[in-house]
Amino acid sequence: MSGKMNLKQLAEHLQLSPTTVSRALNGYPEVKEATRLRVEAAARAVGYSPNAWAKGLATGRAMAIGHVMPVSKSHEMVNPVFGDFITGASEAYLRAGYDMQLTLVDDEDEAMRYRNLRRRGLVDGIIVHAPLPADERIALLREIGLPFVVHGRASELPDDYAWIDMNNRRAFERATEHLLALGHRRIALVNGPERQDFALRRREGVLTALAAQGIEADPALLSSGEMTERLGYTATREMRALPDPPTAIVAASMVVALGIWRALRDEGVTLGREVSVVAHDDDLGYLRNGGDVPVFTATRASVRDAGRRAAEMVLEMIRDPSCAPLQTLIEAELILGQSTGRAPS
Amino acid sequence: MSGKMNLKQLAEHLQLSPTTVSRALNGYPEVKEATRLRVEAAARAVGYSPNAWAKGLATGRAMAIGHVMPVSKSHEMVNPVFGDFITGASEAYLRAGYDMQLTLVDDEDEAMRYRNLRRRGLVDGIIVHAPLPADERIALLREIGLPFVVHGRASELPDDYAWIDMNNRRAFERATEHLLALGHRRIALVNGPERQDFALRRREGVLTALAAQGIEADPALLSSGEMTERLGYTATREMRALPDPPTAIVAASMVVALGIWRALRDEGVTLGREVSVVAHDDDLGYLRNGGDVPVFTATRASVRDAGRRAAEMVLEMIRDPSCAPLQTLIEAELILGQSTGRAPS
DNA sequence: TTGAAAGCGATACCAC
DNA sequence: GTGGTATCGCTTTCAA
Repeated sequence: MSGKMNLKQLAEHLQLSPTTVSRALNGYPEVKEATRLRVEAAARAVGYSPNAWAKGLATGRAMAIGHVMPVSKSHEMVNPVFGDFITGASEAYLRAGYDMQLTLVDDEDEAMRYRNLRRRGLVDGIIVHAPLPADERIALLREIGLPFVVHGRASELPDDYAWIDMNNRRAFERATEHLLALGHRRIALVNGPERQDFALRRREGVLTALAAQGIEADPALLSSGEMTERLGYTATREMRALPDPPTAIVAASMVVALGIWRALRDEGVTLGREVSVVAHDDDLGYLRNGGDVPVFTATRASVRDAGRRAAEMVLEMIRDPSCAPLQTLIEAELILGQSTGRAPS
Repeated sequence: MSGKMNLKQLAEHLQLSPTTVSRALNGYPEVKEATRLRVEAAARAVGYSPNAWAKGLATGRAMAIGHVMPVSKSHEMVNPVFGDFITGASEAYLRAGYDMQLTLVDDEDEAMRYRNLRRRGLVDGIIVHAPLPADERIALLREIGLPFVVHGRASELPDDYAWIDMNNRRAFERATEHLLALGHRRIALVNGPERQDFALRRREGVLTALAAQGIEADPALLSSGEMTERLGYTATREMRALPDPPTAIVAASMVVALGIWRALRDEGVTLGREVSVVAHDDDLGYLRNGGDVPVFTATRASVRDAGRRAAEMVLEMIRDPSCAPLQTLIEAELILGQSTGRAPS
C-alpha cells in the first residue's frame, strides 16, 4: 500500500506507459483529462510519490533552498530570530513544493561549502544569514551563479544583490530621537557585535539621531558584544561608574535589557526615573504577546514575515534568473512603554 | 575550474575508467595508492564534487537527516532552544558527511509529510521535535521504518523508541525542593503549555517535591501557557490577588521569569524577600554568559550538546538498524542565585 | 493523445 | 588493480 512503488510499476498497474503516467502526474497539457484523473487516483491509492533523487537527476532541479548560517567555532549564540525566520520561509516553500536544507558553517570553510552545495546540485537557491559589512560570500555566490537572497545587508559592498532587511538604522534612530525628546542628553548604546552588519547599522542610527541634536557621541557610552544578559549587566555597571553616567540606555535586545535592569536594580536605581531604558525586541516576541513593556522596535511576527518574503524572493529569482535584484526593506514598529521617562533635571 | 565536471569527464581527463575514479574517491581498498593520490589531486584541482542526485539514486542513501518540527498554524512560538539544538546536531552531521534537512509541518498534515519524506527518499533518518505525551508520530515512523530519534519523550507511550531528553522532571523537582528547604510552602508554578510532554514532566516534578513534604498542590498556584513574558506577568498578578498568595514561584523559562519580575515590581514587591523566584533556563544562556542570576537548571551549552548527541544517535541507528533503542537522559545543572531567599515568616 | 528509448551521473557486479 | 556495463527512477525528445 505505502511500500515501494515506482513509476514503472505504477504504469504497469495502470496499463499505461511510464511516459504518460509521468506527464499526467506533472500536469502536462497533452494528456487526456480522463487519463489524468485515473492516474492521479491510482497514485493516491497506492501511495505513490516520485523518488526525489531520480527526479533531481533527470530534471537538474533540486526543488530545495539552502539556508546557510555561519556559526563561529567559539560559542557564539544562535540568534533566536533564526527560528522565526525559517518558520516563515518554510511556509513559502511548502506552498511551492520546495524543501529546506539547512547548513551551518564555520567561518573558515564557508567558501568551500558553498561551492560544494552548488556542484552537488542539492539546492536551487540560497538564503545567506548574518552577513558581515564586507561579506565575501556575496561575490562568491554571484561567481558560482546560484540565486541567493541575503537576510541583512553588507553595507560596505555595492548594493546590487538581492536582500531583505529590517531598517535597523532607522529603528535605532527613532528610539534615540524618542529619548532625546524626553530631554535625555547622556544616551548610551549597548549594542550587538559590531563586526556584524546589523549592529553597525544600529549604531549608525543612534549616532545620527545624536548628531542631529548637535550631540557628539561619547565613546564611553558605546558598548558592544554578544547580546547576552552579561553584556547588559557589565556595560551598565561600567557606565554607571563614569563621572557623568548616562540617563538613558538603548539596548540591542531584550536579553541585554534584562542585564541592564539587573545592574540598575543592584544599584538601587529606579527604572524610568533616574535611568530610562529602551530595548529593541527581535528575539522573544514580548510585544506581540505582552503588554506594557519598554520601547520596542520590531515584532516577532515581522521576523516570520521576513522569512516568508525572503523565500518568495529566491523562488522568484529561480523562476526568472534575469530579473533585477529584489530588495526589501522592512520598517520596524515603534512602541513605547513604561520604562522610559523624562530625563532627570 | 569550478565549472561542471562529472565523473566520466574526470576519468577521461585522468586516462582512467569511471569505475576506478569512483573507487579512488570513495576510499575503496582495491585501488593502488599511487592511483588514489593522483585521482584525489586531480579532483581537487578541477574542483570536482559528485552529483548528489546521481549518488543518491545509485546508492539508495540520502546522506541527510531530516529534522521535523511541528508548528501550529496559530502563532505558536518556535522554541529558542531549537537553534542551539540544531547547531549541535550540525556539528555531528558535518563530521559524518551528512546534510540536514529541515521540515516544519502543520500539525494536520504531519503524517503525510513523513510518508513523503520516506518515499521520496530524501532522508536516511529523522529527528522528531516537540513530542506530545501520546505522540502519534512515533508509531507512524516505526511503521514507515525510518530510523528516528525523539528530542523529548512521549510519556504516555511505551518507552521503546530512541530518545534524548533533559531530565525535566527531576530539574523541577530539585528546584522545588530548594524552595521548600528555604521554608516556602506556598509555591507556584508558571509552566509551559501542558499539552507538550516536557511541560507535563516539569509539572510532575514540582508536584512530586510538594507531595514529599505532604503539601498538596493548590490548583490556583498552577498556571501554564505559551512561555511568554505575558504569561509570567498575568499569572503573577492573578496569584498575588489570591487571599493566600505564593511566597515563591517556579518559572518555566527566563522569559516567563521576566514577566514575573515585572509583575512584582509593579506591585512594589522585593524579589528574594517577599517573593522568591526560581527559573529554568534553557533558552538564552544567561548562565553560561552571565552571573548571579536566580536559579537555573539547564544551560545553553547542554542544549547544543543534546543536539550533537541526538545526531550521533540517529547516525548510529542508521549504521546498525538492529540495535536496541538508544536513550539518553541529560541531567540539568542546578545553580543558585540571589533572587531566592527564605520564606517570610 | 500515447509510447519507445535515450539520457541524467553516479555505483557496483563481473570479467580480466 | 582496473575496466566494461547494467542499474537506480525519472524526464524528455522523437515517432507514431
